[in-house]
Amino acid sequence: MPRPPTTPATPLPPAFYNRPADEVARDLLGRHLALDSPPGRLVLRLVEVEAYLGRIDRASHAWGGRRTPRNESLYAAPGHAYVYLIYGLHHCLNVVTAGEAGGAVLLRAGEVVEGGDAMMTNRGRKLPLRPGDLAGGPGKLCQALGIDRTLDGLPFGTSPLHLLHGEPVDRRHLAIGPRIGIGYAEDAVDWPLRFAISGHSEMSRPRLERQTR
DNA sequence: TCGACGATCATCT
DNA sequence: GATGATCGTCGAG
Repeated sequence: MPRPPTTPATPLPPAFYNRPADEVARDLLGRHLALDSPPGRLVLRLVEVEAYLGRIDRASHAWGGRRTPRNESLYAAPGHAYVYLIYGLHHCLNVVTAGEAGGAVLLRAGEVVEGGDAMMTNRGRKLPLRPGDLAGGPGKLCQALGIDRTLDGLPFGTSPLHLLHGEPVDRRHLAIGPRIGIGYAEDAVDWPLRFAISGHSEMSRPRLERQTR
């Protein structure tokens, strides 16, 4: 049977998630994150992500094999969502991957593809928005899409959540650096597991630029 | 049962 | 660039 044509709106196949977190993270840039919500489909193009390597990674919620009711979804099959609350205020959305147990990719920032008005309403902001105000940060991204713990543990593709092919990023535009807000993570502090589209205006701070090599 | 802390954000200077 | 907000979660006792 012929394969369906691959368009930006084609779902990513299960095998996409069945790889180590750093590999999936890099490959997620430029892909489309979609949520089917009452006002319609909301779509963001991912411009910044971070990989968390599970039990071997001090910055990961699964470090040392930690397993609690809160992070149970980290141990779900690759391709499931892990949503948690940070600082008692903000939600963060992760995609579970393969590799070390508890490996996942944090979705940090995206640019609007579809549903910008609804996202602005979700964010409670009025025009004009400055670059990065709508979904330039993991908490903002979740607020724009209306994501909370009710989506924790759901599989991408067969729930309201979808990851689509989008427009993969040329390696020349790939920026790599250390992750944000994990100063406590000792040996893992400097691991280059933050990936972004070089110079993109929706990137969260501090900005990350392409390595010159 | 309680204390400490955090994969952040908005606001102010 | 600095700081306060704000509360779920976890580990210690």
